[in-house]
Amino acid sequence: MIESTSPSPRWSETWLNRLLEVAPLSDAAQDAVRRAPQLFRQFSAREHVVRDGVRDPGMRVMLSGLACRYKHLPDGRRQITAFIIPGDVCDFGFISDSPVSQDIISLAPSTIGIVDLDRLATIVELYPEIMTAILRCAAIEQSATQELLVSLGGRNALHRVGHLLCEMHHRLDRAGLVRAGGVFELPLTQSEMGEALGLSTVHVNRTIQMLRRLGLAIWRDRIVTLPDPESLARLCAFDPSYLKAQRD
Amino acid sequence: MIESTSPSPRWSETWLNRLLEVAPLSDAAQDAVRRAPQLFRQFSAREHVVRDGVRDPGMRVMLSGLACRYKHLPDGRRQITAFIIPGDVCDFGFISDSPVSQDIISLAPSTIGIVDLDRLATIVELYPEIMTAILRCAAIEQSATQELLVSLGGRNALHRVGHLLCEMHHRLDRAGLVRAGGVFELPLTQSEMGEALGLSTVHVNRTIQMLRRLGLAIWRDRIVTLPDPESLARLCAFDPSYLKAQRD
DNA sequence: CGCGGAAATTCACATATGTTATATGTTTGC
DNA sequence: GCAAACATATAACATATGTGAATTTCCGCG
Repeated sequence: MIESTSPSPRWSETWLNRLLEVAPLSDAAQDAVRRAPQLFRQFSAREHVVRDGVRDPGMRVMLSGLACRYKHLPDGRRQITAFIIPGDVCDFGFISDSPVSQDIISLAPSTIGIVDLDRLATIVELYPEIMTAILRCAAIEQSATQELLVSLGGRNALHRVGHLLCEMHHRLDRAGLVRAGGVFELPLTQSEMGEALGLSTVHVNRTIQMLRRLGLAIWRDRIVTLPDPESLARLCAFDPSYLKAQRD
Repeated sequence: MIESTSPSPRWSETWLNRLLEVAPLSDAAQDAVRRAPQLFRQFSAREHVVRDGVRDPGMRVMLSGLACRYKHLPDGRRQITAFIIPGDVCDFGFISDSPVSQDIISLAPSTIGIVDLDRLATIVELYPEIMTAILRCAAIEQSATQELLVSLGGRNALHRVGHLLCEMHHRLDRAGLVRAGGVFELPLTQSEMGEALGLSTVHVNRTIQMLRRLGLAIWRDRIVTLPDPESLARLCAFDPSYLKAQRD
């Protein structure tokens, strides 16, 4: 892990854009958001970003890369509870000062911005709209967790995998990380996807090949291609509204 | 549904006790909490408490009875995402002003207290400790959702059912709703339990009888008896720490 | 450039859980 | 107080998914 205090200009926009998606911010507030993170940590793939129990305070914002949150099962397996993409807040425990009892691990080389909590308090007092935006992000995350619950409880393997691909496509697209033709990077192992979806590695593999044979998804070398996202969404009953801040 | 403005004195204590579990409150704040709900709705079993999309503003607090939150599956099935017991806030959408896209339905005759949002804002401004407590409750709920996710993703039927029984036992106990000998009311249908755990009704039934044969749980006529909660907890790797506000 | 280890793939087989059906209580509404 | 609707229980059978192992492909690294 490498630490630095000099941001790349792209990073500050990543988080700002996310907040602007869920709430309008005045120019002054936008500037405050840009300058909020003062510490940056770079992780290589499969490094712990947060280790259970160990909490150094601060709000952590994903700025580049990919990570996931997970819980341990008694027999050593893991259940991944969320994938964290650029723009996401890593965990919202700071809101209620309750540390999350979960590990966060990077899946690809990643950058995380850290906002000191006192600094955040000051900013938020000055621009309460920022707090509103953050709370909306928290609500969306809760909503995504519940949708994953629906997948595990009510969808078969094909729909689970397809639905997750739709979700990643949708989220990465909004973050500007999908290239033309529905092509995006998903630096995930099939085994890791299984850990999120409650499926064995072997069955994830079978399912992916089924999707490939259906012409709905191609996944090779960490690159996913969705030639026809609408069809896939229809097949899996993917409705992205759960990822939006649903105001009036 | 019957509406009234005259509370039973027990009701106000239910919610107050919950908040006191997660954060200390001054006497004045406690009094404010007691007087916060001004409208009370009584539902009979299987009535909609909140219907998707329909949102009349206000924070809803469960004061007696049992309810659940659920999402619809495309084929008409439902995925229950949470059980709501006395003391629980029905949904935390009001925090970020994003209405939850879920239905809430009563499973037994229930009372719900409604706190007007303007009134809540006033109270919370006067006693910020109350907002802290509410946010901690929200964090606990998120944590419970994730634990259910772990169940669906990583536990077999026996452990899923056992774990849920442990959780309900634990939560109801803290609400003072467990009688001596580990006896408590669980006015749930086996089919409804299946809708929460991603199991068919038939298999829930099989599993319950297995638990009965093991002498770990008896469930008859909406009454659950856990003769040896510790053994059951051990079997299912139930660790209640995820239900606590984990401050230092 | 080639080596070593990790992913991906494939196969045969095991099994937990789903499905359909029927019988038997048990509420509930009229 | 009856009848309809619902909840539980049980059985036989179907199947989606898991397991263990072997093979191949890929990728980072020296």
